[in-house]
Order: sequence, then structure tokens, then C-alpha cells
Amino acid sequence: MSKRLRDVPKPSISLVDGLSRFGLGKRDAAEISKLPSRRLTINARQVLREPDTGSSEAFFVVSGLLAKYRIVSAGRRQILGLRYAGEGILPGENPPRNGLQAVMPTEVLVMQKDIFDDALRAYPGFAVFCLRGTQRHAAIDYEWLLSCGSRDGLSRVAHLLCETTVRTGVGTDEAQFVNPLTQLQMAEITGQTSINVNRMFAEIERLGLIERRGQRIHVNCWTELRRLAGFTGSYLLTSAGQ
Amino acid sequence: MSKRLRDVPKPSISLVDGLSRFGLGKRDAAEISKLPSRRLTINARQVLREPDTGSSEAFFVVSGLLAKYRIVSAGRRQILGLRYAGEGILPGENPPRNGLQAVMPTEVLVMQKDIFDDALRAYPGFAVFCLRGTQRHAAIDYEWLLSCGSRDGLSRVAHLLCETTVRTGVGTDEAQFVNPLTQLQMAEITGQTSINVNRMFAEIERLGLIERRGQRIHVNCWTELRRLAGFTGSYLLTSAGQ
DNA sequence: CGGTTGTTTGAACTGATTCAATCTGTGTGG
DNA sequence: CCACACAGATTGAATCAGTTCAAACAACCG
Repeated sequence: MSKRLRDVPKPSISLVDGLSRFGLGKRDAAEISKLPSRRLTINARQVLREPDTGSSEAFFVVSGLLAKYRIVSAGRRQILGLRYAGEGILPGENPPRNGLQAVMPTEVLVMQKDIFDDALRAYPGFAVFCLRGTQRHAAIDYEWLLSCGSRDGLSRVAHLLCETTVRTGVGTDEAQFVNPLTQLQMAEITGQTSINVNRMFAEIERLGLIERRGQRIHVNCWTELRRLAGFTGSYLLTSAGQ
Repeated sequence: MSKRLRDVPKPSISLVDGLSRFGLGKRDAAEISKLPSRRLTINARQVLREPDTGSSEAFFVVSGLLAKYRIVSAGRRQILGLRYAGEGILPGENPPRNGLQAVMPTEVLVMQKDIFDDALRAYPGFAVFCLRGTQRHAAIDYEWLLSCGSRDGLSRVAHLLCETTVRTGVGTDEAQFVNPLTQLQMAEITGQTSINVNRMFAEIERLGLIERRGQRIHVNCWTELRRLAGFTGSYLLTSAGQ
């Protein structure tokens, strides 16, 4: 819906490529990708899994963008994580607590938990790979916690912009990217109201750090934006550990 | 310093027990615990590792309590995680970004990263074990993010109290435990000032949900405290997945 | 063109912070 | 055993960042 969804480039990535790009050996990657899974195509805004329902499954984002969320009291929602193409969501030992919703039209591969668990045991390299991926996302979560806990509204929005710049994969040289998130979603990530996100967003533009044309964002001064956000991006590249 | 540190019971747990208690097979646990590591005893408040310094290592908390933290601008600190006895901190692929500090007198086992990484590859069960542990802590981080992002001051403090009740391992039946955290530390966890934590803490007591005698906390109404906090504790027991 | 979603702006309000002072329990040294 | 130092807890008053409520506006879609 809205131009956002048409404008956004939607790079597609196969399971094999996704696995090996993030460090799994070619051989294991090939084996894993041959395991049974089903492919789903979901619309923007569509809920893939409600919070506290459904069975545990493994998800792999082929294209698009998935948000993990929880509903707090009074309709207030918190987005807990984002999964871009090539990233995944792993089942744990407990039933899933978090909901999953597509931010834009998204294709996912879904694998049964027991098949996933068997693969974990059968392919030692896969277990380490999953550990690394989980550590990488944990590092992102730490940044989000840091934002919500210790940064003011302006820095939070700036930080999310920095993260989005890097994670959408355009590279910071290009300094131009399409923001896939609405201001309400940015608010649900940074723990604010969309009204305040709107003001902080405008303030960042007023400061001359970025320019906006629709969802397209041009970063005028990456260094200054980073400084404002307190952003250091190394954690995004590989697993950052705890 | 202060009675806090003397009062707190400090259960000690061996590496083998810690590993097998959280689900690693006896055989693997025995092998892992034979690997070379050094034992450190640190005082309350002592910094074990400064943020953004030091080499990657694996830590295992034998007794006491460790806080993982980061310093934001202007001396503001954010605590990103707690590690009770039996829990660990794993090295990732990037240099460590977070500092480590003892909340109370603490004993840790420290293992070199390369030895840890070798073990990960040598013992497939160990890799899965580490994945489960990381998922469990990620689930706790989600709760903290939810708190900082979407709950008001009162609920945040109440939620931390609930979590501490469960994690200190007294069981909710006993309804009595020693809070190892100062109000400043609770503030650094919940993204508030210690002044506000103090007021919310007092408010929870005024509501009759708890009673305080020094650091000792008696929970009068677990159900109501949980409700106020929006706390559901299942995620703490085992790995909750993403 | 009408309907819907998202963005923007204004004004009033409030939860939490900041600044400042006081109080309390504990450990230390004489 | 007391005087003192010190960290932590508590309280009050002023201030402010961010929310809430409300309304207008813009872009896109069928």
C-alpha cells in the first residue's frame, strides 16, 4: 500500500546464498537448503504469526522485511526486531511469544521445528552458524535497548536511521536509501509516539543532516548523523558476541 | 560495602553442574570443564572488562552477579544484561563492545576465545547448548526492551522485581528474596533515574504488593505484582527462541 | 472521485528529570 | 565505643521532553 511499497527495491536471496553469505560452509548450506520447507508470500501489513500463538518454526526471509513484535497493554505495540532478506528467525525450546508481521510484501521459507532441530544436531557447522546469527541479532537488540533506555528522542530516531542505512545494504558511500518504515513503525521501535518521531525526523532534516523525498532519504552528512546518534556500525557486520 | 553484600546468599555452582543443569549432556559437560581456563575473584563494583577494550573471552559465573553495561554520553550508563551464577557470556566474532562489572563479590571462570571456538567445533552438543543459552538471554533482553520502550516507570520497576524474584531462584512460593541491586542499578536497567525508581518502588510498597526491610523484599501478592508488571515468567526457564 | 493510510502541526497536559537537600545505615580509624 | 566518612535511600520543587488529543493535509489506491 502507498508508494512506499512500490518504490522499495526488493532484493531476493536464496536460502543457499543466505546461509553461505553469512558464513555457513557451502556444503552444509547446500544440505540445509534441501530440507523440506514451505514458501509463503505475504502482503504488506499481513500478520504471519500472532503473539503467543502457533507452533515453533524456523523462518528465513527470502525478500522483503519482517517485524517481530509484542503487544503491551492498551493497544501499545513494541517492535522487538527486524529481519531483512537473508536473515532468519529461529525456534527455541519454548512456544513463541512474539508476533511476526510483514512490513512490506515479503517471501519467507518456513521450516518445521523438529526438522530444524534435527539439522542443528546433524550439521555441527549449522549450529555454530545459528549461534553467530543469534549473537548478531542480540547485538542489535542491545543497541535498541540502549536507545530506549538512555538516548533522547532525537538520538533514537537518528540511530534507527543509521542502522537502516547500513542494514538496507546500500553502503554508506551511496548515502541514499529507501526507508521501508512508517513513522508509526519507527515509533514502535524507538519507544515513542509517531508524533514525536515526526518532530525528531523533521529536526534532523532541519539540521541539514538528511533530506527527504517521500520515503527516499538522502544522507548529507553521515559523520554528523552518526555522531548525533552515537552510532558505531561494526556490530552489524558479523556476530558481535555478548 | 554495606550489609547488602554480606546478606546476599552466594550460591556457588561448578562449571560441570552449570553446563549440565542448563541442558548440556554429562559427557560433553565433563569434557568442556576440563578445558584450560583461569579463575578470577572480583570485588563488588569492580570492573572486569571496560567497554570496547580487551580481547574476546568466554566467561562463566561461578558465584555472584555480573552486569553487562555500556556508557552512553554524559556519564549515563545502561545495563544491558545480568548474569547470575551458572550463566555465561560468550565471545562472538567481533571485539567486545560491552563492559562487565561485578554487582556483588563474584567468582568467574575465564576461557580464551580460541579455546572456546575450538570447543564449539569439537563438541556439536556444546554449540547447540550455547545457542540455547544465547536465545534464553535474548528473550530476557526482549522483555527489557519492552519495558524501556513501552511500559511506564511503575511497571518497569515491578517487572524487574518479578524477574529478580524468579532469577534469584527462590521460587515464587517463598515470596521472599534479597534484592542484589541498588536503586541506581535498577535505574540503569530500566532506563530511569534512581529518584524515579525510588518513587515507583515506594509506590509498589504503598500499594501493599511488597514489603521492604533493607534489601530483603517480601512479596505480599505475587499475582497482583505480576499483573502490574505484565510479567509472564515462562521465558526465564528455558530457551525461548526468537 | 471517494476512501484509506500516513504525515504534519498546534495546544494542553503529565510523567519523569533535574537540582538540591536531608536522612539512614554501615564501615573505619582513633 | 564513639566520631566521622560515605554510599545509598528519600523527599520536595521547578522544569521539560514527550504524550495526548484534535485537526488538517498529502499521497496513493481502487
